[in-house]
Amino acid sequence: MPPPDTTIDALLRGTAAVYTRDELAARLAKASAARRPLRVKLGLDPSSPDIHLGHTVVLGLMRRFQDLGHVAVLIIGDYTARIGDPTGKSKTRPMLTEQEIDANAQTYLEQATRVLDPDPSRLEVRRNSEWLSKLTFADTIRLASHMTVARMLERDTFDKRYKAGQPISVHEFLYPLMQGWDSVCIRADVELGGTDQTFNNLVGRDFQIANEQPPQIVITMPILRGLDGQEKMSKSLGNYIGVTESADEMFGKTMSIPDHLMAEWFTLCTTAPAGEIEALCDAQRTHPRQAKERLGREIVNRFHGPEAAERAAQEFASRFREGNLPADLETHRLALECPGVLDLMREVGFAASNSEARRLVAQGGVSIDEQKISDPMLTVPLSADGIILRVGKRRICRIVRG
RNA sequence: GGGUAGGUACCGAAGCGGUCAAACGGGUCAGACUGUAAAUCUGAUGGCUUAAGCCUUCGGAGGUUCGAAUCCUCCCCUGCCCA
Repeated sequence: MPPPDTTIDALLRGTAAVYTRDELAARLAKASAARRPLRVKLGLDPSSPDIHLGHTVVLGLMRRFQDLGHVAVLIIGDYTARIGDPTGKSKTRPMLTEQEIDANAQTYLEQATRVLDPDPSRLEVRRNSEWLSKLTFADTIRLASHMTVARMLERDTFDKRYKAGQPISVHEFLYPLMQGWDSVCIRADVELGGTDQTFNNLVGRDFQIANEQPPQIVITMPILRGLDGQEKMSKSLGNYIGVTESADEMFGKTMSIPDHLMAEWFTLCTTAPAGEIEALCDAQRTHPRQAKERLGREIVNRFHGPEAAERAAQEFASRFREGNLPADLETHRLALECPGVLDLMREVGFAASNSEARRLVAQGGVSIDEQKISDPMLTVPLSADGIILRVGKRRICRIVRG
């Protein structure tokens, strides 16, 4: 019995491209007939230890495969991380040491299972050093012979860098080869990735064919744009929401995205049906603030549960709409009697230097006990009750003598 | 190996002997407004003291000069062209 189309549609929700859908349908049908789960590959580059919402887009698709009974094969690219994936980079990435990679891989796994089903029968975790470290130089040359320079340069990230006159090191060309070899070694049926991985993933197909394996089906997901609404979400750009962040942070950051980004986030980060998303993102039918609030709740709910989502939404409204103090006000103890405002700001980390602190005061961004201050030389008597120091909208804390 | 163009603050990019802490854009931060940490507008954006002042920055190391990001020498890194 081939799986009905509706199953495949649900599975492919939000995907950017499938190479090819017919092959996928056939492979799914064959798997179910043979009662053999598909091996679904996803490679992760542990060059940065934290998983953010952008990663969860593809992880979510992987989870849907798991839920249908297939096996997620997560490849920690510990070996490839020594090279650095050139994808989307204007510069060659730095290589990592083994210790860094190990630590990152560990964290990665912990965080990935916040989306993936950790059941060992549904999740297989491998490191590609397992097979890549055994390749001889001769093997490597043989692999390289399957690829041509022209195809390599077609790849848009190389193409752009090349045309822009930016450096490309030869070792970066090896990255797609290694990744393709991964697919052969784990006998992948399907490989998932962001659209920026299309080239790498398709190399896997070629290598598998060359090694007399059925070629993997490649499914790509759109790249999630980050908080700025322009660039792809990434740690290095700082426009991300990490899966381990607090409920309040997740909610607040979501509220800060530009309105035009909502539809994309609803589609890629929540399970809301398409019709509903359309209604939510139509300003005529739904107030944008309400839509965004809903988005924030959905996201927090996914990682912290419904109670936390509710709390975060309320806390946000209380703090930023009504201007109240945060529920859990951070308290700093200082062993000073009568410090100046500037010192206070530096002590609690609200300003990096005296000049910066002075600037903030001059700009009217600083208040003590909700009283805006204008004199940078002001001294503040500290008592046991302490004072409330506020800088801008978001930085606020209590300071007591102690 | 030869030729040639470059390396400037968080990023991009001007400046090419003093008026340069260094234009401009982005980012970030603050303020106003608001629908929110949206959008828009305004301002700030090396450090120390704030009045004037002082100190550290323009790939690295030396040098010329009263004075250099700007000139010279050597070195390191990168693009392009030729071989």
